[in-house]
Amino acid sequence: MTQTYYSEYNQFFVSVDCIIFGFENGKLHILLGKRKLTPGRGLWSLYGGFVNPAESLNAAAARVLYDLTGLNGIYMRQVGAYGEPKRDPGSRVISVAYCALINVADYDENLRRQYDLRWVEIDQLPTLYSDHETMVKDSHEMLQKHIFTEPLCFSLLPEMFTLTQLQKVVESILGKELDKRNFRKRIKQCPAIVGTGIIDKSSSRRGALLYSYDSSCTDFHL
Amino acid sequence: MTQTYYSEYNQFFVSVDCIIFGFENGKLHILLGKRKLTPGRGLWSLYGGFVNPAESLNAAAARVLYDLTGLNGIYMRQVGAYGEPKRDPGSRVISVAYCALINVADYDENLRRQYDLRWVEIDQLPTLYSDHETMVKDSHEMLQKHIFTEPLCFSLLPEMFTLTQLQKVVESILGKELDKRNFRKRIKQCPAIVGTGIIDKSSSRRGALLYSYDSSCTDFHL
DNA sequence: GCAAAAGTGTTGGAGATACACCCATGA
DNA sequence: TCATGGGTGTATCTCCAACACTTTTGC
Repeated sequence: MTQTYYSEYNQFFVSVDCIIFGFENGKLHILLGKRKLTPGRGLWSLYGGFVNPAESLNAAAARVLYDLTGLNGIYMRQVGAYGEPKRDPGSRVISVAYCALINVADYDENLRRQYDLRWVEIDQLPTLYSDHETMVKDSHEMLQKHIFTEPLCFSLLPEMFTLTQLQKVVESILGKELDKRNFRKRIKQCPAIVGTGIIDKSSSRRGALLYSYDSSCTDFHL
Repeated sequence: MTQTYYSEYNQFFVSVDCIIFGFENGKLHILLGKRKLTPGRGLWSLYGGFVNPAESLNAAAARVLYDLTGLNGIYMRQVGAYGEPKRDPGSRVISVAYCALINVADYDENLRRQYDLRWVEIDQLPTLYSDHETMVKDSHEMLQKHIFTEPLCFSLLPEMFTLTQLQKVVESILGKELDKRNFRKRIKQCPAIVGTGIIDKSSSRRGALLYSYDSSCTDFHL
Protein backbone atom coordinates (compact mmCIF):
# COMPACT_ATOMS: atom_id res chain seq x y z
CA MET A 1 0.00 0.00 0.00
CA THR A 2 1.41 3.34 -0.95
CA GLN A 3 1.44 6.17 1.50
CA THR A 4 -0.45 8.54 -0.69
CA TYR A 5 -1.74 10.87 1.99
CA TYR A 6 -0.54 11.70 5.52
CA SER A 7 3.08 11.47 4.44
CA GLU A 8 4.17 14.18 6.82
CA TYR A 9 3.24 12.02 9.80
CA ASN A 10 5.21 9.38 11.62
CA GLN A 11 4.79 5.67 11.44
CA PHE A 12 5.12 3.02 14.10
CA PHE A 13 5.69 -0.66 14.48
CA VAL A 14 2.46 -2.27 15.57
CA SER A 15 2.37 -5.66 17.19
CA VAL A 16 -0.23 -7.91 18.72
CA ASP A 17 0.44 -9.74 21.97
CA CYS A 18 -1.58 -12.77 22.96
CA ILE A 19 -2.65 -13.60 26.47
CA ILE A 20 -3.53 -17.26 26.11
CA PHE A 21 -5.49 -18.76 28.96
CA GLY A 22 -5.74 -22.44 29.67
CA PHE A 23 -7.16 -24.53 32.49
CA GLU A 24 -5.08 -27.31 33.97
CA ASN A 25 -4.90 -29.09 37.33
CA GLY A 26 -7.75 -27.02 38.66
CA LYS A 27 -5.89 -23.77 38.07
CA LEU A 28 -6.03 -21.02 35.50
CA HIS A 29 -2.78 -20.74 33.54
CA ILE A 30 -1.38 -18.56 30.84
CA LEU A 31 1.07 -19.51 28.17
CA LEU A 32 4.46 -17.85 28.46
CA GLY A 33 7.75 -18.15 26.68
CA LYS A 34 11.24 -16.81 26.89
CA ARG A 35 11.61 -13.93 24.51
CA LYS A 36 13.74 -14.72 21.49
CA LEU A 37 14.17 -11.27 20.01
CA THR A 38 16.69 -8.74 21.12
CA PRO A 39 16.20 -6.64 23.19
CA GLY A 40 14.83 -8.49 26.17
CA ARG A 41 16.06 -11.84 24.92
CA GLY A 42 15.55 -14.52 27.53
CA LEU A 43 12.95 -12.69 29.60
CA TRP A 44 9.58 -14.25 30.30
CA SER A 45 7.15 -12.82 27.85
CA LEU A 46 3.81 -13.11 26.15
CA TYR A 47 3.91 -14.36 22.63
CA GLY A 48 3.31 -11.75 19.98
CA GLY A 49 4.00 -10.73 16.45
CA PHE A 50 4.07 -7.73 14.19
CA VAL A 51 1.05 -6.75 12.15
CA ASN A 52 1.30 -7.21 8.40
CA PRO A 53 0.37 -4.45 5.98
CA ALA A 54 -2.80 -6.00 4.58
CA GLU A 55 -3.98 -7.64 7.76
CA SER A 56 -6.53 -6.43 10.30
CA LEU A 57 -5.60 -6.42 13.97
CA ASN A 58 -7.99 -9.27 14.62
CA ALA A 59 -6.49 -11.25 11.78
CA ALA A 60 -2.98 -10.62 13.06
CA ALA A 61 -3.96 -11.93 16.48
CA ALA A 62 -5.55 -15.02 14.95
CA ARG A 63 -2.46 -15.63 12.83
CA VAL A 64 -0.11 -15.33 15.79
CA LEU A 65 -2.26 -17.74 17.79
CA TYR A 66 -2.37 -20.17 14.90
CA ASP A 67 1.37 -20.05 14.35
CA LEU A 68 1.89 -20.84 17.97
CA THR A 69 -0.73 -23.48 18.65
CA GLY A 70 -1.98 -24.73 15.32
CA LEU A 71 -5.47 -23.81 16.53
CA ASN A 72 -7.94 -22.06 14.32
CA GLY A 73 -11.27 -20.39 14.91
CA ILE A 74 -10.50 -19.63 18.54
CA TYR A 75 -12.47 -16.85 20.16
CA MET A 76 -10.20 -13.90 20.79
CA ARG A 77 -10.95 -10.57 22.28
CA GLN A 78 -9.12 -7.31 22.14
CA VAL A 79 -7.96 -6.14 25.54
CA GLY A 80 -6.56 -2.78 24.55
CA ALA A 81 -3.74 -0.86 22.95
CA TYR A 82 -0.54 -0.22 24.85
CA GLY A 83 1.55 2.65 23.69
CA GLU A 84 3.97 4.09 26.22
CA PRO A 85 6.91 5.48 24.25
CA LYS A 86 9.48 3.42 26.13
CA ARG A 87 7.44 0.31 26.61
CA ASP A 88 9.67 -1.58 24.22
CA PRO A 89 13.33 -0.86 24.75
CA GLY A 90 14.21 -1.69 21.15
CA SER A 91 12.11 0.80 19.29
CA ARG A 92 8.79 2.52 19.48
CA VAL A 93 6.25 -0.25 19.26
CA ILE A 94 2.54 0.06 19.84
CA SER A 95 1.03 -3.19 20.87
CA VAL A 96 -2.54 -4.37 20.83
CA ALA A 97 -3.24 -7.10 23.36
CA TYR A 98 -5.65 -9.92 22.63
CA CYS A 99 -6.75 -12.64 24.96
CA ALA A 100 -7.66 -16.15 23.90
CA LEU A 101 -9.10 -19.09 25.77
CA ILE A 102 -8.07 -22.54 24.69
CA ASN A 103 -8.67 -26.07 25.81
CA VAL A 104 -5.24 -27.30 26.83
CA ALA A 105 -5.99 -30.78 25.54
CA ASP A 106 -6.47 -29.44 22.01
CA TYR A 107 -3.01 -27.97 22.02
CA ASP A 108 -0.24 -30.12 20.67
CA GLU A 109 2.37 -30.72 23.36
CA ASN A 110 5.09 -31.10 20.76
CA LEU A 111 4.37 -27.68 19.42
CA ARG A 112 4.51 -26.30 22.93
CA ARG A 113 7.91 -27.86 23.54
CA GLN A 114 9.13 -26.80 20.13
CA TYR A 115 8.48 -23.16 21.00
CA ASP A 116 9.66 -23.76 24.56
CA LEU A 117 6.48 -22.41 26.11
CA ARG A 118 5.15 -23.03 29.59
CA TRP A 119 1.77 -23.01 31.22
CA VAL A 120 2.19 -20.77 34.23
CA GLU A 121 -0.38 -20.38 37.00
CA ILE A 122 -2.06 -17.02 36.85
CA ASP A 123 -1.18 -16.18 40.43
CA GLN A 124 2.38 -17.33 40.20
CA LEU A 125 3.57 -15.22 37.32
CA PRO A 126 7.22 -14.36 37.04
CA THR A 127 8.33 -10.86 36.16
CA LEU A 128 7.46 -10.29 32.55
CA TYR A 129 9.02 -8.36 29.73
CA SER A 130 8.00 -4.73 29.27
CA ASP A 131 4.37 -4.02 30.15
CA HIS A 132 3.20 -7.57 29.65
CA GLU A 133 2.22 -7.88 33.30
CA THR A 134 -0.22 -5.03 32.85
CA MET A 135 -1.67 -6.72 29.79
CA VAL A 136 -2.13 -9.95 31.73
CA LYS A 137 -3.75 -8.15 34.62
CA ASP A 138 -6.09 -6.23 32.33
CA SER A 139 -7.15 -9.32 30.43
CA HIS A 140 -7.67 -11.29 33.61
CA GLU A 141 -9.95 -8.56 34.91
CA MET A 142 -11.80 -8.50 31.63
CA LEU A 143 -12.25 -12.25 31.86
CA GLN A 144 -13.58 -12.02 35.40
CA LYS A 145 -15.95 -9.28 34.43
CA HIS A 146 -17.51 -11.19 31.56
CA ILE A 147 -17.50 -14.73 32.85
CA PHE A 148 -21.11 -14.71 34.03
CA THR A 149 -22.63 -12.99 31.05
CA GLU A 150 -20.73 -14.46 28.13
CA PRO A 151 -20.09 -18.10 27.29
CA LEU A 152 -16.34 -17.92 27.74
CA CYS A 153 -15.56 -20.76 30.12
CA PHE A 154 -16.48 -23.46 27.61
CA SER A 155 -13.47 -22.52 25.52
CA LEU A 156 -11.31 -23.70 28.37
CA LEU A 157 -13.06 -27.07 28.59
CA PRO A 158 -13.48 -30.09 26.36
CA GLU A 159 -16.67 -30.48 24.33
CA MET A 160 -18.25 -32.38 27.21
CA PHE A 161 -17.59 -31.61 30.83
CA THR A 162 -18.92 -32.32 34.29
CA LEU A 163 -20.47 -29.62 36.41
CA THR A 164 -17.63 -29.97 38.86
CA GLN A 165 -15.16 -29.21 36.08
CA LEU A 166 -17.19 -26.19 35.01
CA GLN A 167 -17.33 -24.94 38.57
CA LYS A 168 -13.57 -25.34 38.97
CA VAL A 169 -13.02 -23.31 35.83
CA VAL A 170 -15.22 -20.49 37.06
CA GLU A 171 -13.58 -20.60 40.47
CA SER A 172 -10.12 -20.50 38.97
CA ILE A 173 -11.04 -17.43 36.95
CA LEU A 174 -12.64 -15.63 39.87
CA GLY A 175 -9.96 -16.73 42.30
CA LYS A 176 -12.49 -17.78 44.89
CA GLU A 177 -14.59 -20.78 45.78
CA LEU A 178 -18.30 -21.03 45.11
CA ASP A 179 -21.06 -22.94 46.80
CA LYS A 180 -21.75 -26.15 44.92
CA ARG A 181 -25.53 -26.18 45.33
CA ASN A 182 -26.00 -22.56 44.38
CA PHE A 183 -23.75 -22.99 41.40
CA ARG A 184 -25.71 -25.98 40.12
CA LYS A 185 -28.98 -24.17 40.69
CA ARG A 186 -27.79 -21.39 38.40
CA ILE A 187 -26.62 -23.84 35.76
CA LYS A 188 -30.05 -25.44 35.65
CA GLN A 189 -31.54 -22.06 34.85
CA CYS A 190 -29.28 -21.65 31.84
CA PRO A 191 -30.86 -23.32 28.81
CA ALA A 192 -27.58 -23.29 26.89
CA ILE A 193 -25.98 -25.84 29.18
CA VAL A 194 -27.48 -29.23 28.48
CA GLY A 195 -26.91 -32.70 29.87
CA THR A 196 -25.67 -35.23 27.32
CA GLY A 197 -26.90 -38.34 29.12
CA ILE A 198 -23.35 -39.67 29.07
CA ILE A 199 -21.69 -40.56 32.35
CA ASP A 200 -18.03 -39.88 32.91
CA LYS A 201 -16.46 -42.43 35.19
CA SER A 202 -12.91 -41.13 35.06
CA SER A 203 -13.14 -38.65 37.86
CA SER A 204 -15.12 -40.54 40.45
CA ARG A 205 -16.35 -43.97 41.37
CA ARG A 206 -19.95 -42.99 41.12
CA GLY A 207 -19.61 -41.24 37.79
CA ALA A 208 -20.75 -37.75 36.80
CA LEU A 209 -23.12 -36.61 34.11
CA LEU A 210 -21.43 -34.87 31.20
CA TYR A 211 -22.85 -31.60 29.96
CA SER A 212 -22.21 -29.60 26.82
CA TYR A 213 -22.73 -26.05 25.72
CA ASP A 214 -25.31 -25.39 23.04
CA SER A 215 -23.92 -22.41 21.17
CA SER A 216 -27.09 -22.06 19.12
CA CYS A 217 -28.94 -21.09 22.26
CA THR A 218 -29.03 -17.33 22.48
CA ASP A 219 -29.61 -16.53 26.11
CA PHE A 220 -26.56 -17.46 28.09
CA HIS A 221 -26.02 -16.55 31.70
CA LEU A 222 -24.51 -18.36 34.62
CA MET B 1 14.01 7.47 17.66
CA THR B 2 16.05 5.23 15.45
CA GLN B 3 14.67 1.92 14.27
CA THR B 4 17.53 -0.10 15.65
CA TYR B 5 15.78 -3.47 15.84
CA TYR B 6 12.70 -4.83 14.05
CA SER B 7 13.71 -3.06 10.82
CA GLU B 8 12.41 -5.87 8.66
CA TYR B 9 8.86 -5.19 9.82
CA ASN B 10 6.31 -2.74 8.53
CA GLN B 11 5.24 0.47 10.09
CA PHE B 12 1.85 2.13 10.26
CA PHE B 13 0.28 5.48 10.81
CA VAL B 14 -1.33 5.52 14.22
CA SER B 15 -3.99 8.03 15.15
CA VAL B 16 -6.22 8.69 18.10
CA ASP B 17 -9.87 9.55 17.64
CA CYS B 18 -11.83 11.26 20.36
CA ILE B 19 -15.44 10.57 21.18
CA ILE B 20 -16.32 13.64 23.20
CA PHE B 21 -19.53 13.44 25.16
CA GLY B 22 -21.42 16.41 26.48
CA PHE B 23 -24.77 16.93 28.13
CA GLU B 24 -27.05 19.66 26.88
CA ASN B 25 -30.80 20.31 26.86
CA GLY B 26 -31.42 17.08 28.71
CA LYS B 27 -29.77 15.01 25.99
CA LEU B 28 -26.44 13.29 25.55
CA HIS B 29 -24.45 14.75 22.67
CA ILE B 30 -21.17 14.09 20.98
CA LEU B 31 -18.92 16.59 19.32
CA LEU B 32 -18.58 16.18 15.56
CA GLY B 33 -16.95 18.11 12.79
CA LYS B 34 -16.64 18.01 9.07
CA ARG B 35 -13.45 16.30 8.08
CA LYS B 36 -10.81 18.64 6.71
CA LEU B 37 -8.27 16.16 5.41
CA THR B 38 -8.45 14.41 2.11
CA PRO B 39 -9.71 11.74 1.66
CA GLY B 40 -13.16 12.03 3.14
CA ARG B 41 -13.06 15.80 3.18
CA GLY B 42 -16.42 17.24 4.20
CA LEU B 43 -17.81 14.09 5.80
CA TRP B 44 -19.04 14.14 9.38
CA SER B 45 -16.30 12.78 11.54
CA LEU B 46 -14.86 12.42 14.97
CA TYR B 47 -11.95 14.64 15.73
CA GLY B 48 -8.61 12.92 15.81
CA GLY B 49 -4.92 13.31 15.28
CA PHE B 50 -1.80 11.35 14.57
CA VAL B 51 0.37 10.09 17.37
CA ASN B 52 3.77 11.74 17.75
CA PRO B 53 6.95 9.71 18.07
CA ALA B 54 7.70 10.46 21.71
CA GLU B 55 4.14 10.53 22.94
CA SER B 56 2.10 7.84 24.65
CA LEU B 57 -1.34 7.02 23.31
CA ASN B 58 -2.93 8.55 26.37
CA ALA B 59 -0.88 11.69 25.92
CA ALA B 60 -1.82 11.92 22.27
CA ALA B 61 -5.48 11.69 23.16
CA ALA B 62 -5.10 14.38 25.82
CA ARG B 63 -3.25 16.62 23.36
CA VAL B 64 -5.91 16.24 20.69
CA LEU B 65 -8.61 17.05 23.22
CA TYR B 66 -6.67 20.04 24.46
CA ASP B 67 -6.08 21.38 20.96
CA LEU B 68 -9.74 21.15 20.27
CA THR B 69 -11.30 22.39 23.47
CA GLY B 70 -8.60 24.10 25.48
CA LEU B 71 -9.48 21.73 28.32
CA ASN B 72 -6.85 20.01 30.37
CA GLY B 73 -6.93 17.22 32.90
CA ILE B 74 -10.08 15.69 31.49
CA TYR B 75 -10.72 12.05 32.26
CA MET B 76 -10.32 10.00 29.11
CA ARG B 77 -10.63 6.33 28.58
CA GLN B 78 -9.40 4.10 25.86
CA VAL B 79 -12.20 2.42 23.97
CA GLY B 80 -10.14 0.19 21.72
CA ALA B 81 -7.94 -0.09 18.68
CA TYR B 82 -9.45 -0.17 15.22
CA GLY B 83 -7.35 -1.68 12.52
CA GLU B 84 -9.22 -2.93 9.48
CA PRO B 85 -6.84 -2.58 6.53
CA LYS B 86 -9.27 -0.47 4.49
CA ARG B 87 -10.77 1.49 7.33
CA ASP B 88 -9.12 4.67 6.12
CA PRO B 89 -9.34 5.11 2.37
CA GLY B 90 -6.19 7.23 2.27
CA SER B 91 -3.64 4.88 3.70
CA ARG B 92 -3.32 2.15 6.26
CA VAL B 93 -4.07 3.85 9.55
CA ILE B 94 -4.58 2.16 12.87
CA SER B 95 -6.65 4.24 15.18
CA VAL B 96 -7.07 4.10 18.92
CA ALA B 97 -10.38 5.52 20.10
CA TYR B 98 -10.67 7.45 23.34
CA CYS B 99 -13.78 8.79 24.93
CA ALA B 100 -13.94 11.92 27.01
CA LEU B 101 -16.69 13.46 29.07
CA ILE B 102 -16.79 17.21 29.35
CA ASN B 103 -19.01 19.80 30.90
CA VAL B 104 -20.32 21.77 27.94
CA ALA B 105 -20.25 24.99 29.91
CA ASP B 106 -16.48 24.70 30.37
CA TYR B 107 -15.98 24.58 26.64
CA ASP B 108 -15.36 27.85 24.88
CA GLU B 109 -18.05 28.46 22.27
CA ASN B 110 -15.70 30.54 20.16
CA LEU B 111 -13.30 27.65 19.92
CA ARG B 112 -16.17 25.39 18.90
CA ARG B 113 -17.18 27.76 16.14
CA GLN B 114 -13.60 28.27 15.07
CA TYR B 115 -13.23 24.54 14.41
CA ASP B 116 -16.77 24.39 13.04
CA LEU B 117 -17.84 21.65 15.41
CA ARG B 118 -21.35 20.68 16.41
CA TRP B 119 -22.93 19.02 19.38
CA VAL B 120 -25.03 16.25 17.91
CA GLU B 121 -27.56 14.19 19.86
CA ILE B 122 -26.35 10.67 20.37
CA ASP B 123 -29.45 9.16 18.83
CA GLN B 124 -29.53 11.48 15.87
CA LEU B 125 -26.10 10.84 14.45
CA PRO B 126 -25.49 11.40 10.78
CA THR B 127 -23.49 8.93 8.74
CA LEU B 128 -19.89 9.21 9.83
CA TYR B 129 -16.56 8.86 8.11
CA SER B 130 -14.93 5.43 7.99
CA ASP B 131 -15.61 3.28 11.08
CA HIS B 132 -16.35 6.22 13.36
CA GLU B 133 -19.91 5.05 13.92
CA THR B 134 -18.58 1.82 15.36
CA MET B 135 -16.30 3.77 17.64
CA VAL B 136 -19.18 5.90 18.85
CA LYS B 137 -21.36 2.87 19.42
CA ASP B 138 -18.61 1.06 21.32
CA SER B 139 -17.85 4.01 23.53
CA HIS B 140 -21.50 4.65 24.24
CA GLU B 141 -21.89 1.03 25.33
CA MET B 142 -18.79 1.33 27.48
CA LEU B 143 -20.25 4.44 29.07
CA GLN B 144 -23.55 2.70 29.78
CA LYS B 145 -21.77 -0.27 31.26
CA HIS B 146 -19.71 1.74 33.70
CA ILE B 147 -22.08 4.53 34.64
CA PHE B 148 -23.24 2.90 37.88
CA THR B 149 -19.88 1.74 39.13
CA GLU B 150 -17.57 4.58 38.19
CA PRO B 151 -17.95 8.29 38.86
CA LEU B 152 -18.27 9.30 35.23
CA CYS B 153 -21.42 11.37 35.11
CA PHE B 154 -19.94 14.21 37.17
CA SER B 155 -17.61 15.05 34.30
CA LEU B 156 -20.68 16.00 32.31
CA LEU B 157 -21.99 18.31 35.01
CA PRO B 158 -20.88 21.51 36.67
CA GLU B 159 -19.14 21.34 40.04
CA MET B 160 -22.50 21.61 41.80
CA PHE B 161 -25.66 20.06 40.46
CA THR B 162 -29.17 19.18 41.52
CA LEU B 163 -30.32 15.60 41.81
CA THR B 164 -32.72 16.18 38.95
CA GLN B 165 -29.81 17.21 36.75
CA LEU B 166 -27.84 14.15 37.79
CA GLN B 167 -30.78 11.92 37.06
CA LYS B 168 -31.25 13.47 33.62
CA VAL B 169 -27.60 12.80 32.83
CA VAL B 170 -27.88 9.17 33.82
CA GLU B 171 -31.12 8.81 31.89
CA SER B 172 -29.62 10.38 28.80
CA ILE B 173 -26.73 7.93 28.92
CA LEU B 174 -28.92 4.90 29.46
CA GLY B 175 -31.53 6.09 26.99
CA LYS B 176 -34.36 5.39 29.37
CA GLU B 177 -36.20 7.05 32.20
CA LEU B 178 -35.70 6.16 35.83
CA ASP B 179 -37.94 6.36 38.83
CA LYS B 180 -37.24 9.52 40.79
CA ARG B 181 -37.66 8.06 44.27
CA ASN B 182 -35.62 4.97 43.60
CA PHE B 183 -32.91 7.09 42.05
CA ARG B 184 -32.71 9.39 45.04
CA LYS B 185 -32.71 6.46 47.42
CA ARG B 186 -29.61 5.13 45.67
CA ILE B 187 -27.93 8.52 45.74
CA LYS B 188 -28.39 8.74 49.49
CA GLN B 189 -26.54 5.46 49.86
CA CYS B 190 -23.53 6.83 48.02
CA PRO B 191 -21.25 8.67 50.43
CA ALA B 192 -19.36 10.36 47.60
CA ILE B 193 -22.34 12.51 46.64
CA VAL B 194 -22.80 15.20 49.24
CA GLY B 195 -25.23 18.05 49.70
CA THR B 196 -23.64 21.49 49.67
CA GLY B 197 -26.34 23.28 51.63
CA ILE B 198 -26.70 25.72 48.74
CA ILE B 199 -30.07 26.08 47.07
CA ASP B 200 -30.34 26.58 43.35
CA LYS B 201 -33.30 28.74 42.44
CA SER B 202 -32.74 28.86 38.70
CA SER B 203 -34.58 25.72 37.77
CA SER B 204 -37.67 25.94 39.95
CA ARG B 205 -39.69 28.25 42.12
CA ARG B 206 -39.17 26.17 45.17
CA GLY B 207 -35.44 25.74 44.66
CA ALA B 208 -33.36 22.56 44.72
CA LEU B 209 -30.46 21.54 46.90
CA LEU B 210 -27.14 21.49 45.09
CA TYR B 211 -24.90 18.47 45.51
CA SER B 212 -21.27 17.87 44.64
CA TYR B 213 -19.08 14.87 44.11
CA ASP B 214 -16.36 14.19 46.66
CA SER B 215 -13.60 12.59 44.64
CA SER B 216 -11.60 11.80 47.76
CA CYS B 217 -14.28 9.33 48.76
CA THR B 218 -13.26 5.90 47.59
CA ASP B 219 -16.45 3.89 47.40
CA PHE B 220 -18.57 5.18 44.60
CA HIS B 221 -21.69 3.49 43.33
CA LEU B 222 -25.03 4.76 42.15
C1' DG C 1 -54.56 30.21 43.54
C1' DC C 2 -52.12 27.74 40.35
C1' DA C 3 -48.41 26.00 37.72
C1' DA C 4 -43.97 23.72 38.05
C1' DA C 5 -40.39 21.35 39.93
C1' DA C 6 -38.72 19.37 44.61
C1' DG C 7 -38.99 16.18 47.80
C1' DT C 8 -40.42 11.95 50.38
C1' DG C 9 -41.77 5.73 52.15
C1' DT C 10 -43.75 1.44 51.75
C1' DT C 11 -44.58 -2.97 49.89
C1' DG C 12 -43.96 -7.18 47.19
C1' DG C 13 -41.23 -10.17 44.46
C1' DA C 14 -37.05 -12.06 42.57
C1' DG C 15 -32.76 -13.51 43.09
C1' DA C 16 -28.71 -14.45 45.95
C1' DT C 17 -26.72 -16.58 49.93
C1' DA C 18 -25.95 -19.78 53.65
C1' DC C 19 -26.06 -24.26 54.99
C1' DA C 20 -25.63 -30.43 55.62
C1' DC C 21 -26.62 -34.75 54.31
C1' DC C 22 -27.37 -39.07 51.36
C1' DC C 23 -25.88 -41.67 47.03
C1' DA C 24 -23.33 -44.78 44.08
C1' DT C 25 -19.37 -47.25 43.27
C1' DG C 26 -14.53 -49.26 42.95
C1' DA C 27 -11.03 -50.72 45.54
C1' DT D 1 -16.86 -51.33 54.39
C1' DC D 2 -15.01 -47.29 53.48
C1' DA D 3 -13.16 -43.57 50.92
C1' DT D 4 -14.26 -40.51 47.14
C1' DG D 5 -16.57 -37.36 44.50
C1' DG D 6 -21.71 -36.66 42.81
C1' DG D 7 -25.82 -34.97 43.69
C1' DT D 8 -29.87 -32.55 46.06
C1' DG D 9 -33.69 -28.45 48.98
C1' DT D 10 -34.99 -25.01 52.24
C1' DA D 11 -35.04 -20.76 54.92
C1' DT D 12 -33.52 -16.19 54.96
C1' DC D 13 -32.07 -11.91 53.38
C1' DT D 14 -30.99 -8.28 50.34
C1' DC D 15 -31.82 -5.66 46.53
C1' DC D 16 -34.70 -3.74 43.10
C1' DA D 17 -39.03 -2.13 41.06
C1' DA D 18 -43.50 -0.27 41.30
C1' DC D 19 -46.19 3.20 42.91
C1' DA D 20 -48.74 8.87 44.47
C1' DC D 21 -49.00 12.60 47.08
C1' DT D 22 -47.35 16.94 49.65
C1' DT D 23 -44.27 21.08 49.63
C1' DT D 24 -42.61 25.48 48.20
C1' DT D 25 -42.84 29.67 45.87
C1' DG D 26 -42.90 32.99 41.80
C1' DC D 27 -46.12 34.65 38.89
